[in-house]
Amino acid sequence: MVTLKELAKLLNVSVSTVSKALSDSSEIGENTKRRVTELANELNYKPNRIAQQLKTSKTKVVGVVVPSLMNPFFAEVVHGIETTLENHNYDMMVCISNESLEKEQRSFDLLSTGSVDGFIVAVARETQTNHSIKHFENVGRTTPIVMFDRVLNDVACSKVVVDDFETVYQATKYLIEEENRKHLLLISNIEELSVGKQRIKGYAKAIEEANLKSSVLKLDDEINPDELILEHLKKNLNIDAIISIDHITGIMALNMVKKIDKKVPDDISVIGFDYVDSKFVSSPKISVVNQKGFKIGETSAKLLLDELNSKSRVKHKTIMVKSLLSLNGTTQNK
Amino acid sequence: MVTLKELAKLLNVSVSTVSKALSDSSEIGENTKRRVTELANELNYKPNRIAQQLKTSKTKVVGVVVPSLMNPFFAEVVHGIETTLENHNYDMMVCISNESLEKEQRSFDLLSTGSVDGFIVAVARETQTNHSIKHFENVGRTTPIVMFDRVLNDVACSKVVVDDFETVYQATKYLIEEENRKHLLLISNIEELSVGKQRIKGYAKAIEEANLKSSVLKLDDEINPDELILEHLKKNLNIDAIISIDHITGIMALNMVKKIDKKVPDDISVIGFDYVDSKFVSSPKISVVNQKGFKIGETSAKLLLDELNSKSRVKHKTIMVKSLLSLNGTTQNK
DNA sequence: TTGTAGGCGTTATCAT
DNA sequence: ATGATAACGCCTACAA
Repeated sequence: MVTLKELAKLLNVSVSTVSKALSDSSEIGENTKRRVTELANELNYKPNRIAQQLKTSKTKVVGVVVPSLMNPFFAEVVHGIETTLENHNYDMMVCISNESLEKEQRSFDLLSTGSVDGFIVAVARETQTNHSIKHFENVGRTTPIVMFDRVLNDVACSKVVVDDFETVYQATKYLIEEENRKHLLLISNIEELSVGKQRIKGYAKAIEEANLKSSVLKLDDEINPDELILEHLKKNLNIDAIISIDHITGIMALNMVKKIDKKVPDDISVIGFDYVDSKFVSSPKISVVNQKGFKIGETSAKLLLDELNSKSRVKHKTIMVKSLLSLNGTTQNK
Repeated sequence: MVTLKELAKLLNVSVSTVSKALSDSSEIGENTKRRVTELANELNYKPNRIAQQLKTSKTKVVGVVVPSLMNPFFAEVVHGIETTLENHNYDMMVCISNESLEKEQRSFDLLSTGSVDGFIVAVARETQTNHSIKHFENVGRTTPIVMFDRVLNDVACSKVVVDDFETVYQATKYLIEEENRKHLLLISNIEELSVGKQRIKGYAKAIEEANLKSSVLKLDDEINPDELILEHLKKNLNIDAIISIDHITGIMALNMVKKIDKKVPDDISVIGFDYVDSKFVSSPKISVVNQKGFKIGETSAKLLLDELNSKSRVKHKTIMVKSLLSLNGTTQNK
């Protein structure tokens, strides 16, 4: 590994001269600067980040902890984060909590020990159901944290959330008013998550306003969610609309609707949440609520960078990213 | 940040005593050890990884560089890597090359400077078409690299590949022999990648053996691949099978087949590559070739860990992971 | 059994 | 304009 010391020896100058020359300090003569930079390039010198970090106690790395990368929403958010950090010369370390509290804690332990300057996190399912917030509080004392999507209200930190309530409220209202649906079923496998609760509330409000009957099918932790959906559909043949509030059950519903010989969207409307690029979803086109993962990642990263780069303690912000409602092909930005 | 120094001061012993006590050195008396560990726990002392790294020049971090996380195959591989590293107490830093040579180089630059002990990489598209390998060679001199899926033959390092040739050969043969297909179209948007070439060869061999006519539709860099597919289908109405060798065009083909009023799989068989969990793909069920991303990630990580933990220079290995062929619902492990 | 000293590569301060 | 020195936090001979 080429070090400042080596360069110094080869050039017969001191280490500090080399260091200053490379950082283009005004104290160093043009001549020396040229000699130094030339040799540095030639030998392909790269400053040792670890030593730099030790010295400055800044790592220029952001820790990202997400429940899973197999969920396309999170993959998209991470992509948004990455792009933003890249533009500001930061790196990221991604850790996967796998929805487990313990792995989330370990990730924070690991990363918080000098490895990263700040965190961006979507809270694991288990963490959210257990209300375990100690690891966030400990770390948060010294290191900025930004939470997105899966958010813990009791933790004092910046947050980026989706307007879950409003989005599902609007979508439900649309089905009722524009498509004249009367028997709307909501299905979900994220009932116990903060986002899930908000979304269900949005549904409930629209239903109530229209004086209809609420009907919610919760599929958390079920082994065979599709079976349950099918059963439910068979028992309730009057259902004319299905609203899925996660990224999976909507697709399942689509398949099950076909099994009972009904047509989408003629007999039953189906709305799903954020399943990959709708271009790649097989027809019949499911209506999709796009959570704009990229935007959320971007926003989270910017928020964190702000906190990192302002010396004065910034006040924590909560930013709401508006969802993009895409119903029946028409994309309407609210 | 709690440091050894602080602990030492509070306990009125020297820094080295504390250090040794915490690493359970035999040189330190039981009494002192207890006092030290108790205080350390109380103050929640965590060794500063950065300082450790500076000293040992080991980071216990693996750099993972992938073209994208929005491709579910890569997401799955990363998941496999993560799980394996986790079990061996390693961390990972994921960087996204975005299929760009320049970003890939930058990622390697960044990470290779003291941040990681080794690399796992799937080569960016641009890198593979340009045959740019200098950044791999430079890094490879001092740091082990494992390539997976997208592989560069000219780079001397360990590799994990899929049996692309064999898989597509078998799939094509299946369509010909079991489903009596005569006009098999292969579509691809990864024609210029190593994996794409292998897959096309597998197709070609099966076609040749059956004395059929080869028909390949290349969609690299096309703006409207689905349009092209549709056009091609309209012009060649005798096509009775479509083999997509990437994770996107298969779905597109499905949609386009419907537009020309044919039925899958009655009129036309469709086989795609590795599109997420097939459970979640809308019917009609597309036959899917599962690349077993998790296994590939696992294998890559193990290979790298082997190299990292053996002092003697290990010889580079190339491991082939067999694909799982899943045709018409029946999953057949070859 | 414990402590001292030196060094990993860098940067910042102070002296020349 | 350049150089010497100390310090970041940790580890480890070696000395006491």
